[in-house]
Amino acid sequence: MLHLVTATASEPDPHDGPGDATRVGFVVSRAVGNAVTRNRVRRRLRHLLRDRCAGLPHGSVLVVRALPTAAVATSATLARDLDRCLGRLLGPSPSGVDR
RNA sequence: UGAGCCGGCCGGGCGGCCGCGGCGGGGAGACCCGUCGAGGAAGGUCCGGGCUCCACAGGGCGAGGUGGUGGGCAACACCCACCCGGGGUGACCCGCGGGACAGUGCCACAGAGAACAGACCGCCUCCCCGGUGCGCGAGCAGCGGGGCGGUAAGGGUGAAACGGUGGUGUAAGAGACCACCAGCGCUCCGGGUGACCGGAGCGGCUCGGUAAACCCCACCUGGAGCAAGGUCAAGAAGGGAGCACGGGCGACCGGGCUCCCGCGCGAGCGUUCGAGGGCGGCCCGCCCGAGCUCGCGGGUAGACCGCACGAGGCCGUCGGCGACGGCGGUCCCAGAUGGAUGGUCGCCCACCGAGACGUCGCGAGGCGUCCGGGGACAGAACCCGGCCUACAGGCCGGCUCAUCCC
RNA sequence: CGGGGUGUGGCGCAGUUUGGUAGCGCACCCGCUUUGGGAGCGGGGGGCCGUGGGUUCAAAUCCCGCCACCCCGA
Repeated sequence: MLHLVTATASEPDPHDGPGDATRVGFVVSRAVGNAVTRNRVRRRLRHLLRDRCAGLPHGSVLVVRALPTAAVATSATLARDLDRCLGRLLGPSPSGVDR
């Protein structure tokens, strides 16, 4: 599940200075698994997101929330689901804020 | 060879590509180079400390913890050795292991009786009544019923019944007495630092269990936690409810004139009483003492120190049964905070396969090659010492029992 | 980092303080009632008391260690 805030719709963030960098955050709850599996899921998602940051609008803020089935998924499966969600986010939505 | 016991250790390896964090160096900078980068449990957060802040005036009551002895340790509820009890043929294992004559409570059901003992059935002496047999008769034998007593051998209940076995004894019996055994207490001797052990004698013969029920005894314990605590920067807006916001005396003047009486303002001052707090259980006592408590609303959640040299690891040697300690040498070994320590491939190595082929064997099966699968539990957050829990697979050492061979 | 609570038939809860018989409501099954169903009445079945060990003659209850879930404070 993905949440995106693009730079045009977002207010100027007061907490950090250069607000034009694209930022990504991950939410992996305790329902996903123990600390080891939560770390593994987050690290895989981070490496996958690293290659896809260029495709996002400049200054976006993206939140990726991992569901419990991500614990048993392979990296290829995670990449396919991530691309599908990103395509739905960046495709037809006219406004800047979407889920 | 087969069963088994104990202790210690490892926790996949190598390489390619792309990345992350700390430290050091270079550079004006982008960045580059070097180096280090999770665990035996990092886990649960059950104990004990270090460190930091607060308090420190003590006393009493209470609460919590520990519980054989002697050592180890900074300390411990941990560890070592030993003692005692229980289990096992044995190597070994298990034990919250002080006190039940300081007191209180509880012991269901069953059973006569469950805790200063008591007496249901039964056994026995004696007395009374009834009737039978024998006898000419007084009476005797035995039966049934009742009563005053004596008993605790036998019966049965229970987890547990006031020593066990054999004998003497007796109306019947009983540690009433005797022998042996079990247990308790006292004295003495020997061993041990001690818990305790061994032996001898004597005693009354014999007093249940439960303290992981209250309790008693001995010892220990101030509170909070790195979001501790400190420095810097930035920002902010107040308003509401409740309790309290105070009382007495003195200093002014007059009269008797070191004190008392009369009078009036008492902001500040001194003294006394004081809500509340220090004092996170309560009381006495000590100290501070004019604000305290609870909602609503607003602001910040940035940087640095603490913060990585420590009861530190490894090696050797000496002392000790051991836990551990002394000495010498050597090494520096994670430090994030939107939280690094990774992602993805290839080869090898364990391991698995009722997959294929070859080979050995009568056979169960073994070996080799290929193929497929496949890598335990688990992620530091101030730091140590332990405990507990999870863990695929493997390695090493010591020991016991059984069987066979020499 | 610190503190607290819960676990008992299919579901929701008592019983734990002071140890000996596990109980209540709904649900389920059978019978009666009704033309039939519901409601009602009567009867019945079903629980390793989260788990492992210990104390005790005896443990859901007392003690210790784990497991799972929930809540609160900084």
